[in-house]
Amino acid sequence: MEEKKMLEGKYNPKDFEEKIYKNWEENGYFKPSMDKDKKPYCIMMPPPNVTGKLHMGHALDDTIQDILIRFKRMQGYDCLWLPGADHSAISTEMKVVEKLKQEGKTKQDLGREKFLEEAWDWTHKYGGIIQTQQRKLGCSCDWERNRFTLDEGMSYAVLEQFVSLYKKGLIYKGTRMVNYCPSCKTSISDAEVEYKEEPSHLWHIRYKIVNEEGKYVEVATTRPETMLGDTAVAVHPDDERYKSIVGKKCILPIMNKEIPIIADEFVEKDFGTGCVKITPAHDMNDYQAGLKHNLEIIEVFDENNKMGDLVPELKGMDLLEARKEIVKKLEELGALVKTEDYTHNVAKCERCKSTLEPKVSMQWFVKMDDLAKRAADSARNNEIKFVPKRYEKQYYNWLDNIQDWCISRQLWWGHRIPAYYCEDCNHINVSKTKPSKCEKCGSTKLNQDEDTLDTWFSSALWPFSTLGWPNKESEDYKRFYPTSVLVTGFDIITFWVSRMMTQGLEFTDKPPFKDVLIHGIIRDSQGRKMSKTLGNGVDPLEVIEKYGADALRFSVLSGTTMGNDIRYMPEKLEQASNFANKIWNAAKFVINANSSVKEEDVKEFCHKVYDSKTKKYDEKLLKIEDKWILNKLDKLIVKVTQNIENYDLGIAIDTIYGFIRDEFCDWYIEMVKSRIYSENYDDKVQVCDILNHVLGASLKLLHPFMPFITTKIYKNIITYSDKDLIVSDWPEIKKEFAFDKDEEFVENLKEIIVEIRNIRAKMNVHPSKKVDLIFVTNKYQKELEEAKSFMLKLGFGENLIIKQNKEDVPKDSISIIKDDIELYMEQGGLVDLAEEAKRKEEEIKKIKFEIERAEKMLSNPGFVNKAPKEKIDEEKAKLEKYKNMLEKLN
RNA sequence: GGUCGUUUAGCUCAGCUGGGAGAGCAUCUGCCUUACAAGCAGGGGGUCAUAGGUUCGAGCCCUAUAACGACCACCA
Repeated sequence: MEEKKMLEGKYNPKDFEEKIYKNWEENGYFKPSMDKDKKPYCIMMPPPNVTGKLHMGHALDDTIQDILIRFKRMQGYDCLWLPGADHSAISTEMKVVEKLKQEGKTKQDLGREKFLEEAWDWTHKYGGIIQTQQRKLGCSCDWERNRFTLDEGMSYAVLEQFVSLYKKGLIYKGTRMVNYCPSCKTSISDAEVEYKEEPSHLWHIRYKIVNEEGKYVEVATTRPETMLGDTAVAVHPDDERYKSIVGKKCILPIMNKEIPIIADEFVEKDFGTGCVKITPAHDMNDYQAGLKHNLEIIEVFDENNKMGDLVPELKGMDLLEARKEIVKKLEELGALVKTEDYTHNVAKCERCKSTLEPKVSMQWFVKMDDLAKRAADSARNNEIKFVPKRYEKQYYNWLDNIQDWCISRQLWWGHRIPAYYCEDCNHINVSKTKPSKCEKCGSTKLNQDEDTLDTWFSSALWPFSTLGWPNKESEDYKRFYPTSVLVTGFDIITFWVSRMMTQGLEFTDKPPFKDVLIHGIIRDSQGRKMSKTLGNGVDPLEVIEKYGADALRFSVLSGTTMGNDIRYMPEKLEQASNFANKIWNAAKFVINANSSVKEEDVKEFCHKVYDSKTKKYDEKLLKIEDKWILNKLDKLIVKVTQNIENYDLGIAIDTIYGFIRDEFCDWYIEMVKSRIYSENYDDKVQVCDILNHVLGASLKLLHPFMPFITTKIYKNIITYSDKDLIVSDWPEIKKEFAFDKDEEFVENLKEIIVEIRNIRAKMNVHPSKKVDLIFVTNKYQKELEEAKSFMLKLGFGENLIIKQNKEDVPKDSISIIKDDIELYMEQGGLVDLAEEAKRKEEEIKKIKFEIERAEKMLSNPGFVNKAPKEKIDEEKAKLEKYKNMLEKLN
């Protein structure tokens, strides 16, 4: 630690941010103490992609978490913020596949084992970048507890989870229509599907009805190429037009096959012709209908997404080409009635954007009904709280309409499904380790399932697998589970939050967190989503490089509300860095002031002004402006604490901003300058103490938001230099405010000062020119006497005269009346009388308006009867005050 | 189609359980005042989307409408 308490030069975050972070980490401040006397507080960082880079979304998410952790840590909680990374199955696998492709290889060439080696190499090469970046942001997470979803412990947790669910009958293997991405070559969960509107056509095709010469049923389709696999035509049971043909058969053109006409409620009478062709192999609804009506499933395409061999001449053809061919054929057959233009939603792969193909296949599923119900009930019983509350609807909406969760992926990078098939009897052995023999027939010929598990299957365990689960006796698990709050964006409430809830309740009988804090996304300056394709993303690292981490953190929270989107505005960074600079300079002032007194004197004195045992200020020692700022500070502490506890972080930081700038810098420091430059040593010591106290407390309040600059300055404040800010105590919260009256007086005085400044500006008087001021007051005589020094310093009087009664006030002086203070200022003929009369008139008009308003309210029976008593008293007091002022002005 | 959100100063947004419209930026005026020109002091600028309703009183509560946005579902 530096010997001399000094801040030098200009605010330059690059000079100290890195050093400070290193110091925090070396001192082990991020690690929980496991001290039993402290209450635990824990946040699990949503694990980013292991090979990902920090983007603005992370910056926001991490900043919020860091604020909460730092706040609670200062409040004396034993805090754990556990970081980590997700293996991100598809996204990582695709990157590796892409890399291999550039080397002219495919993953099949390499084989599973070699491919996984490549993937691990990739992970080691690009993994950890984000952690370095999170450090730059100032994240105070416990890096020693860093976890990765594919590490040993977490993989074991996944085995436990799978086997346990399987044994309970909650995991099953089944045939199901899933979205299949022909490019990623894997099934995709519903949540990973994006729909995109695309212009297309609606082809109307007629199928001849059997034994009804000249009668047809006309269907409309957007995918004529799938017609080869039609196994029925469906109409709505109540559709009068078609009632007569239900139960009959029609002939599928080209295939020349008889298929039944069935009735089902899912058909929309008003869409198209009201008749729909049923292709169970290639459409979600049709598949359902097929199951219901026991229809044959005929696949039209092969596994490579080319035409199969239903029609030999089309075999191997690309789907879009086949479509043309089929339409041509239908036309020739006279089966094509018409072609309409039509835009419809096409399912796309979220990752690679290629068109998805619904496909019937064998997949593993988790039975969700009971799990989902329990998760929803838990929230309905207020076991968890969503902030903002409105997002719980999204959560319920998902859980109440849940479908079984397809957890198998045809990928290699991930947790391989612990299912072993017996070659001899086909029995499925599910076990954490490879069984030596089949549990049914005893055969040793066992082959493990080739598929891996959905990424979210392991992430769903994140809140407890990171703490050592399934070992429920692990110290971390016992101490920190359930966690305190989950901070995440609204986009993964369904993917992740609800799944963590289902798994948490299933395996630990507890919701994995108490609060769910949902924030919005960061958009670009035009309000567009930041995306790679648009190239409008902002790199947080560049921002930190230019403005510093503190400025970035400030800018993503100032003026925002939880849950609403945030627009990235570069100007906000200017504001943030100007603010940091302001604090820097204010601190420089305070530290310089301290250099003119002896350090021991300040240290000794600081116990005099505020007695921490009796929790009282020594009023006799304090000057009026001291009481004012201390009162303001005490109120600020209460407000900021409440705001953070309510997760109103935007309000909290703006409140601190306002205090430091408007109250502390612009007024208090200006007010006490005369005392700093005076010869009264004892008073100097006192001012220094209060400056230190107010600055120190402000820095504490600000520390969770802007940890670097606050730490840097805090070390250099005499009374606070012994302990690092990050582990210092949160400012004391007072229940009562000792100096409300003094605060009110100074507020009045401030208004008067502003008024004087304005008048002098109109008079074109240079601020350095002194004018005599005469005050008349009964109520605030003592306070005014105390305020004399800073009134003089602020430049408003060569002489400052305080009187109890109006005497010797020059006739043409300018009068200003505020509450119980009257002020007269010699104008010396500088302002023209008409102007002054106008000002006075306006003043009177304003007061009269106020009186009128108050009177109106007080004579309003509704108000008097129904309004709360405090409001009425307030109005009465106002009326009194303004009447008084009016009297004095006349 | 369903659900939810947004609409407040030129721009980006705050505004807690209903009780005199706010911040930052931009703009204008005056200041290089010994912490700070990355600054200081001040000014201008708003029928709080529209129309009704509840209330003594509505930016805030209720209903409807419009525009924009998000999410869910997806109709072939």
